[in-house]
Amino acid sequence: MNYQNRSFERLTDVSEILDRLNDRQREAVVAEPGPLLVTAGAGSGKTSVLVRRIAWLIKAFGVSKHQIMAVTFTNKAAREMKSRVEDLLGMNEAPYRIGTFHGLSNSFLRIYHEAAGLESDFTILDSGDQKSLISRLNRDLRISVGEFKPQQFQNFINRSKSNELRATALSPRNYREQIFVRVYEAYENYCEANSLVDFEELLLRTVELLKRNQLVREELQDRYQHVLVDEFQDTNSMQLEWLKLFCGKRNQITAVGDEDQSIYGWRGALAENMIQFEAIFPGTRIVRLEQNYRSTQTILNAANAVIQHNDQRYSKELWTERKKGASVKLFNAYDSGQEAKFVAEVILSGVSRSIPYSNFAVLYRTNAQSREFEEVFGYQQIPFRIYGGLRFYQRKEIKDILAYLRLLVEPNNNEAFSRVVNFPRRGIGSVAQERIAQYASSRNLSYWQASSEIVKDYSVQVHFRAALTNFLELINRIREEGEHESFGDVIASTISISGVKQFYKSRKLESDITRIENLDELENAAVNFIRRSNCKDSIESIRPFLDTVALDSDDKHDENTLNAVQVMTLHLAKGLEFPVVFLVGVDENLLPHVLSLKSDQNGRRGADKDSLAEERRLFYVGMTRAEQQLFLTRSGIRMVRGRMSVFRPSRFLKEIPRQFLDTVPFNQKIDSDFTKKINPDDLLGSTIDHRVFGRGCVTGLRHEGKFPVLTIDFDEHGTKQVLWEMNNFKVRR
DNA sequence: ACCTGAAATATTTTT
DNA sequence: TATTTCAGGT
Repeated sequence: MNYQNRSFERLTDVSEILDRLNDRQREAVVAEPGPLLVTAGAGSGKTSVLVRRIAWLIKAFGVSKHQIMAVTFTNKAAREMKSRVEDLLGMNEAPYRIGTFHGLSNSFLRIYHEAAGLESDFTILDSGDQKSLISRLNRDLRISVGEFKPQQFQNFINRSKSNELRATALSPRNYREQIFVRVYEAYENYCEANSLVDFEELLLRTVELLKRNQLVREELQDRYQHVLVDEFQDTNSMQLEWLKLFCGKRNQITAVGDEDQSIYGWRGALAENMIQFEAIFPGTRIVRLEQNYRSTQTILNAANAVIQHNDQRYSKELWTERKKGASVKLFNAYDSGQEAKFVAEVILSGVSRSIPYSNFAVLYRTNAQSREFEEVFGYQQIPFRIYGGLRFYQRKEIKDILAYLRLLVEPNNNEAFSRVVNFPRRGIGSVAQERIAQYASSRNLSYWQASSEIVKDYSVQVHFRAALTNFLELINRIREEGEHESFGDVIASTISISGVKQFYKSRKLESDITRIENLDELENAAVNFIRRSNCKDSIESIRPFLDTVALDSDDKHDENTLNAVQVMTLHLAKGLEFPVVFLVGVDENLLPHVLSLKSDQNGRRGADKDSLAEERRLFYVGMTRAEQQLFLTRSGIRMVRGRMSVFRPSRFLKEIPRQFLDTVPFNQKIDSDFTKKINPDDLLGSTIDHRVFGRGCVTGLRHEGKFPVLTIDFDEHGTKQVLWEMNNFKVRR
């Protein structure tokens, strides 16, 4: 147990882990194993700390990489953490168990499926699947859509599950609750019978497994002696339970989070978990990271002032060694069109000074606000990329192909069967499908098995039999051909043989062109999957592929290389940073949003004060995304649901002290510091950070035609000639 | 099976 | 205003 000595022995090897860390960060990285809470303000290098702590545990404390589990919320964060640990320690030295709550739960449930009461090949339902399943069950239960919407049931079920409540544990007190519990029960039974597991279920099953099965619990607690969590403020009660169960009595947990960036309270996240951490894990050491490496002091001052209006937080104040910077700018537009035009103008004026489009971000509260910006940017030919909206793997055409794939390996999967049996149309309509279902349930067969029998039954209509035979043969044919094909080709032939591609080609709609592109993209994704994973390049990889796809809806990866203005909601912006940020729609009733100002009708959460505080945090998150310049814009008039409405300035604006905020006069072109071009000629002799090669010193400069070329001595990559690409450089103090 | 028009609905969404 | 969903007619 004497870690100190071991660390001393190895210290020389490992000192680079602590390179370029400030005192607080270092304190967190080297803290003795035990409960550690790092309250990490925006831009304070929390990921660095987490990554280096993992490295430190391994190198200094001699912990095996197999004994470490690191948990994140997004696959993106998990991937980043993994690759950064690998950068630090070398390929294959990173812990294997770095993943999301859901991804890790899934892995454990596959391993311990029997103890968890699951089939080994259970299918993961995404939220879309879940919703359509509930709708279907409601139809069977004769629940009228007028009275209750599927969405309500979905919320109810997920909320119950995340409170660790099964349907049997609920006792309805009135008619309304009776209906809800009945649907929940039916849903659970159906999932159980068909080996379906939704997102919440992944976590709940894991929690139940660890609670009930001592053997498994001890085995896992023994294996993962060190647990690390990112974005701890976003954990809900079940996720906390999950963590506690893995930690066991050892309590060697490192949690990193920022209660000021808790913006998912409406989904059950409990920022209180941060506050209660000490009480839950006795002997907690708390380290506060307050030095910010992202924004100017002015932006931080403004943001600090705003967030100070919230209580229930560890008081912390971000500071930076960076320069003061330009004041925060406020633009009061007459209407939302003008608001968008202002943003476009500022961007264009920046671009004319060779600032790349990708340095700008437009952040808003609601997706509906994107429209104006799309229009103006389109008109002004400003390249932009909107994040959010329907995810790649949620699109109909993609889900259809995935269902075909599933049917290839699991013919008895009724979900997949129903989805594709009549798409594209093959004359097996609702009547025919009803008949299959009847036949199946009366004989306790799957739809596939039922169909195989119906086909041989000569008392059944010829048309029906022929259509069904065709379908069965189609699936068999894809499977047979797939036996000798590469995985990519399996996907390709599924797309073509199924007739899905032909279907979209035959129609001449605008949207069908994108659909076909998406299908092609799916082929690429399949090829990439084989390259990135260590799965076989054959039809056998369908299962792991479907699993990955269900849990990792990540869109195309290296979009950030694209030179376009980044447009997204405040929620999606968390964790990102941009040189110039436009936080738009800073109006009362929009930010804070109306619906957060009064308690909502479902009785979900009535605490106005809590939700107002969350809106404020949202505003704070937006502000702290900005590195150099922050613009706040608002508009007196905007269209809401087809009606013109008048808007007053957001109350949050008053919370920004005057000296940090300047109002941009109407119709006056802004001309501020941020648009100053970083001139390559001024860089000679200075230290820079390169996006790819890291730190280096500029030792030479020459011009090749239009392009400046810098000679740079990199710390880790030797001397290189590098083309001046503004995007790739940051100047160090 | 497919089309059509009325009706309902519109905050945020890591998995 | 824009989009989706559903009932009802053909």
